[in-house]
Amino acid sequence: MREGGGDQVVVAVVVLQPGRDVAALAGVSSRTVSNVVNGYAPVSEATRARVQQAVDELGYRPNVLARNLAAGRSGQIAVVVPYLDTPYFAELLQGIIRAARVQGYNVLIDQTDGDAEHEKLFLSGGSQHLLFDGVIFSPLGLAQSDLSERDASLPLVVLGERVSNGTFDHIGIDDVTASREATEHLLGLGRRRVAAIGRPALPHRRGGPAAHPRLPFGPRAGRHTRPGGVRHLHPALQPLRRRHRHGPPAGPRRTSGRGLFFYSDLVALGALHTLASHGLRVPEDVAIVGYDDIEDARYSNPPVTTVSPDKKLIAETAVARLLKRIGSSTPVPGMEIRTPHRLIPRASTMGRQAPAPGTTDKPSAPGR
Amino acid sequence: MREGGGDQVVVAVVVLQPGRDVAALAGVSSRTVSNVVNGYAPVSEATRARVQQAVDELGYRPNVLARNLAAGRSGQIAVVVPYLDTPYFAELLQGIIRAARVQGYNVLIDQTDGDAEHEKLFLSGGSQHLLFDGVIFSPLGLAQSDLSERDASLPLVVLGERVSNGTFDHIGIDDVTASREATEHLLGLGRRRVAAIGRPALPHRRGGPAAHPRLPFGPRAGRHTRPGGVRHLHPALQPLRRRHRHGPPAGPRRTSGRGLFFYSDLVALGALHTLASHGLRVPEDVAIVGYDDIEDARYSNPPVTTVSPDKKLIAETAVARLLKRIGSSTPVPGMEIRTPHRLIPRASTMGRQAPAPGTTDKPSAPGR
DNA sequence: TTGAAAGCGCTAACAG
DNA sequence: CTGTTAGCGCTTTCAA
Repeated sequence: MREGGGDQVVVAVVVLQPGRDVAALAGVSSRTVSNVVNGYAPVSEATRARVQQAVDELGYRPNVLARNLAAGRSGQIAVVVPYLDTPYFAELLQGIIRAARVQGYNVLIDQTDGDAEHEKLFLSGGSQHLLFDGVIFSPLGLAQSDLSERDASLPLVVLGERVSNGTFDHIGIDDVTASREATEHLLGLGRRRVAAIGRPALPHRRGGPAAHPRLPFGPRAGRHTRPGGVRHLHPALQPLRRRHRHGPPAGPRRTSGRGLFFYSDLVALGALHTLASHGLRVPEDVAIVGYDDIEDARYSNPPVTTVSPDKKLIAETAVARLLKRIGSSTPVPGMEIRTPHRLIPRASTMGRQAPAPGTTDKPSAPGR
Repeated sequence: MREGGGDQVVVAVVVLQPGRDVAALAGVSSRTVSNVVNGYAPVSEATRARVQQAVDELGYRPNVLARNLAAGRSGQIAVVVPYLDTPYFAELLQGIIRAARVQGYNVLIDQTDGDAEHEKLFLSGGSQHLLFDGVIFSPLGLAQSDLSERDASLPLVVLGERVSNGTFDHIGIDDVTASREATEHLLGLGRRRVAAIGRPALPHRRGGPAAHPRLPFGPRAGRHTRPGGVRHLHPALQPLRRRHRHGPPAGPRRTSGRGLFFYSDLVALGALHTLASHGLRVPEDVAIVGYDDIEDARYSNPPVTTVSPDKKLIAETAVARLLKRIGSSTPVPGMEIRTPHRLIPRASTMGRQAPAPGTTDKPSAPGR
């Protein structure tokens, strides 16, 4: 096949500058390649096809790092939560990641353990300057005042119990109303002595006890955990036992008419466990209401009546608002956004008459 | 103070090229600034101090995007799991993020929903070429064969049930042994009829039934969820009821001597819920063993005996191995890594004699 | 030990 | 509609 012993030309395609190679192969400039790859408008169908073919042929994939530098944006958002292994945050995160991906954004996760210093880092964009274009932030240790001293140029959406100062959006359910509904549910079922455990400050100040003079608020539970529910149930058990302190010292106690509202399903589940080990029946002896509507509380024994926020909506709203901020060249005024919630009655307050999960109880997030 | 009405020099520090400004202020080149900021060796103590002062003065923070492009690495790793709201993955993720942060790496999260196509994307580095330096991957939908056809240049660590093909590391517990221990635990407690539910293939083939001829493997549970436990318990309930099918049709049934091993705590918890709603007692009527040692299973009613992998160790090992791969210029041979596990007996098999969590039961991850 | 300068690969003015 | 070109801000080779 070879003619003579002559020259043999070996064509080695060395990909040094991928973008340029594609441009060369397609016979266009790198500018046009960029336009095609990014789907920008002004490219004729003919050139687009030619460039696309060159892209496929060379297996060209644009270098995201270079793109980020040139564009001055990272295409990433950070989500900062206190604890990842808390079901509420895990479920929220799932929604955020889905929503962000749809918009072409990647999600960086960080976990602060509720440490105020760690949380503060993010208000200034962290040491990772420009690594993310915005932050969805669920503070725990941080004071409200810290939120005011932040670098306002970093797009921010705050989740949870804080309040916007006008430089960021805040999204959450109306927890005062929710707390009241929870205690009213208990009172409405005829429970005469009702305690709220986990976050006394808020309902205490804003319309809790006024409406329910019999509501002795329990200790703040700190981080909301199952072990926390075990630990913090003891103070709550005191009033439950008061009427019986002269009764028989051993054996299961009858303490009907009591109700406990926990500001977290997780704490409620810990409490459930403790109550069971003390031989107290739920709801016969003590009725229980939780908060968050995590899946665990749907399948516990008994299932726990709970305040259910629309987590999917919170996640989607948070992403939408953050991207709006990121995309806007002028400062977007901070909004206070209230998302809906509802009280889901289950066996922990209703007894057997409550529908069992897996039969008629619809999950609040249909996709799961 | 001013002499005459003469010139007044207004010095406006316009930060156009941050790095250069620092260099100018410190009277050095940008090269030296880079060395100081990155802690590279050859800088005299005097210049280092001078540069550092300039950095502080100007509030200089290097642009991560530019650094990434120049350095050709992103300083990020991706963690790809099927579901974020599954407690096992949430707990694992927490460990991975902590370990990665210590090494200066950020963590990108993605969730595949177990979709094989979505999972495959990551084996080729995804559309996000160069956005992450390596991947920790927990496949679900993907076949073992797909793992062999991947782009071997992307550093990869696989978690779970797959096997390494030599181009990546695989980390997991010895699930054959663990499954055997779980069923032996049940048999050792005198349970005569034992069923395993959730992942029949593996123990079936490799030493399961051979050792325990009475072990009828149940259906594969698909995604491991609590609702799954509810759904898939029905087939398992058939043999449980067989002996009683001529008995009284209503009321709680006595079915002592039965044991169920679930290849996931989550499924076990769903099953627990169903058993309770059927009036079956655990462990008196049915003993339950789960898998994963998620926190829920420590606080359920009753707490669930489970196979406990060392999740913290898995997370740390995964990060360590991945960074080793990322840092190595030559290909690192793929390793099969077995991490330890242990069976934790709880009330779901032991009854009241088992220690209750929150009293003597130590959490397997002390930091939580 | 430090300076000068050449990229990293892409984006986006600014022409044409 | 498309080509030319100047950066994005840092790292790093090569000299000094």
